[in-house]
Amino acid sequence: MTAIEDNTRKRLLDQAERLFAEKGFAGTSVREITAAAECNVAGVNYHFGSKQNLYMVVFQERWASRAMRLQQGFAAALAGLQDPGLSDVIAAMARAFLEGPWTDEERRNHIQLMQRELSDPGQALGMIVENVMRPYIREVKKLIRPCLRREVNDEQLEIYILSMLGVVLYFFLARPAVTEILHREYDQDFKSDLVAHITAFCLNGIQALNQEK
Amino acid sequence: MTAIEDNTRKRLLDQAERLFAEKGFAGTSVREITAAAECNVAGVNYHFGSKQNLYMVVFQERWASRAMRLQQGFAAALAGLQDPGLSDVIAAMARAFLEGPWTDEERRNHIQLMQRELSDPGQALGMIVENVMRPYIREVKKLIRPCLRREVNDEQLEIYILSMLGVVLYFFLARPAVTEILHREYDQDFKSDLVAHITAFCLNGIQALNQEK
DNA sequence: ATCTGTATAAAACAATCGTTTGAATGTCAA
DNA sequence: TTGACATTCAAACGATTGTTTTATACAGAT
Repeated sequence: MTAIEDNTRKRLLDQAERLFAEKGFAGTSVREITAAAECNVAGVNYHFGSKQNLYMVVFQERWASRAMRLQQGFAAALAGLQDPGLSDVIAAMARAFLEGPWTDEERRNHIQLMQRELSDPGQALGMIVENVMRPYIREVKKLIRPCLRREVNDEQLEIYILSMLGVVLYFFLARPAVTEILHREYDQDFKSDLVAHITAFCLNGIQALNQEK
Repeated sequence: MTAIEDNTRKRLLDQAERLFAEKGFAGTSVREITAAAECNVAGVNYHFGSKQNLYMVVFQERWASRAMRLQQGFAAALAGLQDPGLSDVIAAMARAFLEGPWTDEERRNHIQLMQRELSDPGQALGMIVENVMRPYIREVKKLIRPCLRREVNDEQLEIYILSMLGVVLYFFLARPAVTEILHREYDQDFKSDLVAHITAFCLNGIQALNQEK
């Protein structure tokens, strides 16, 4: 296979990513993927060895690189400011997830893939935690540490960062339910409302760290 | 079948609930359920008609009643106070989920079942939203409305309640990842830390509603 | 033109899926 | 004891699962 012309492999990755995100690993059949990619059933095993390995390649070649882009977007949003405050960091967090330069589908796929692996740990969880989440948390920690009392310890801070992440991810995860409860689609309007809400909620939330307990 | 003696049906429900929660609908096979319940494969179809229907019965007979108990626990915690403040309501919310009179496994099953239905809508989502989430949100709304500025509209308030729910549920959903990141098991110690954290975080978070935008 | 290696396709593989069948149970009433 | 009913069982159903095999098509090099 040369880089450009082998588009069967690419189509398989495209459709596998979409279907794994939408329906999970167990909920997606190889024939469903190959039908969507318009190629033969054997394609999966020829190009990826097995369904399980295709799943891993989706994370390695697609998910990981997007996670890196996301983190870069987050860092870039803060690069201009020489002394970013809490609200800057949190707004950048929310925007990186909700307003990055991606299509809506790309965003959903990304978060749902992560989501599924977080709750049903498979082979990819280790990579997600060690290569993406931990470095990300470390960076956020470094950024907001100067805004907090010195008494705040690392674990407290980490739990708060996980909570903020939780709020963001949850509005993706529970999207069908949220839509039905609020009677609002996830259009541009609602998403900017969400960014504003999440920023306000988390910004106030994390201030709890600056109050004595 | 009479109420008491028919324990094949009960065992099937027990194991189905556990396995559906742990591995999802697609990830669980009928033979896995019947093996765990120590009965014949035909038991599922005899007692419940189909695998799909067994899934629904799990929600109707198990999940729904537990959701009701959870809501009662929440209401009971506030019944004593004649004028509950924001912190009372939020603490009661967190405790109802994290410290109810359930086993740890029961709690996990409950939240994971809900979780899966929220992100992969099946036939049970409608019931969850209409019979449980919407009434619950309505009640919380009524409770904390007196603590807020009059300008706050219903939708704003609903989004905030969803966010608080999100934080609570997320610490269950991402439990494997949280454990690995923080190096802490979900023991009694950690759970009371979590209740304290969630209460503080959400309490401060919702105060954003009382600030002018 | 022939050889070589890669990529796709059709067909079949054994295994497992959810479900159904029909016989073997046990129970209680007549 | 007989008959009726509910429950459980072993066995098999056809369909679908992930994977493998075999054959075909096509590229570039010799």
